[in-house]
Amino acid sequence: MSPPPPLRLSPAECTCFRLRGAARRVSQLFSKHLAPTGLKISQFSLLAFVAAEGPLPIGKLAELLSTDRTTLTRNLRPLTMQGLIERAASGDRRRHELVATPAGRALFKRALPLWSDAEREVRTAMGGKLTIDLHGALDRSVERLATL
Amino acid sequence: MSPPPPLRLSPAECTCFRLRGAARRVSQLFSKHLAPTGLKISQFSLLAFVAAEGPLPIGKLAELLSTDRTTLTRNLRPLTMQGLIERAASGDRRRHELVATPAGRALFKRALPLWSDAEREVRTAMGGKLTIDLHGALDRSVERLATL
DNA sequence: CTCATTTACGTGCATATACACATTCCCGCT
DNA sequence: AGCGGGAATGTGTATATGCACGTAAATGAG
Repeated sequence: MSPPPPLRLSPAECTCFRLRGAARRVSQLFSKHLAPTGLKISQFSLLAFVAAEGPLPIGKLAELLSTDRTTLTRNLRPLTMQGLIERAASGDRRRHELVATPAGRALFKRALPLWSDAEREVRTAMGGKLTIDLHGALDRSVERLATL
Repeated sequence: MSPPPPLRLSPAECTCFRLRGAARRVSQLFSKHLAPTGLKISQFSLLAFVAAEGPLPIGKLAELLSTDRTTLTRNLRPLTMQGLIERAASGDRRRHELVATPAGRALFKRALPLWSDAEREVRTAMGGKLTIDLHGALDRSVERLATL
């Protein structure tokens, strides 16, 4: 293991900068596809997890999404306001189980093909190899950085 | 070129979801390192570009950062408020050239080693190969998606 | 049972992000 | 000169993000 090489101190070389830029661009693409449903990509992710993973408390959802718990509290607001997600009581009176309402599940079903279109468009533009490479690199990176 | 394979319709497979998650996590890491300067990573990027690329109008900066122009308008506010960046007049009265103030350049110099620490920590955790892979995949992806 | 601790949350504050729309100004044409 | 289109930017509105701090409820030690 050689010592870390001296960094070329150009902010354009910043890992964080690249990640953020890519995330912004791709987020816009997905949100554009989802526009007919009124959902942004972040809201779609949320709805998808709640609809798929059944009733689950905010804390668990935050882990699944690797989002700050308090961020989630607010991101849920537009969805609960629209009656797509509800908060049910649980045995523990501190917890609120999140569940998708029928309207929420219906909207999710309507949004799914649009998400699929977006994902397909992105993958087609990138090509199979790059898609695999990108996903692999992202997954491994997140794994390696988990302990920091 | 085979036709796009049927997507496994799990939102966890979403390219956008992965990118956003990774970007969030890495952003937090960098911002933590930069905390002693009071800068977040986004502000550091901004300051770095303005300090390095000399006086430049908002529109150009938006291109460099692949950020929405109007986002930049507001992101600049905390920095101008702190006297780190100034808006100078230009020949064209519509444009405002952004320049780093002496205080801005000084703070940037102070922040640079902290950014370097963060970048080194991330690269060390990921290892050389993964770092190269991730950067390569991100760069190529952004390039391929540029036309969409 | 009582109380300190831990757990699961929400809130205040500040920033980041982008779309639709409005504004101001330059430039070329008549 | 005047005007009309395009260029550079700001604003209104809405959402996304996370830290510091506060609250209420479960839990375990005594």
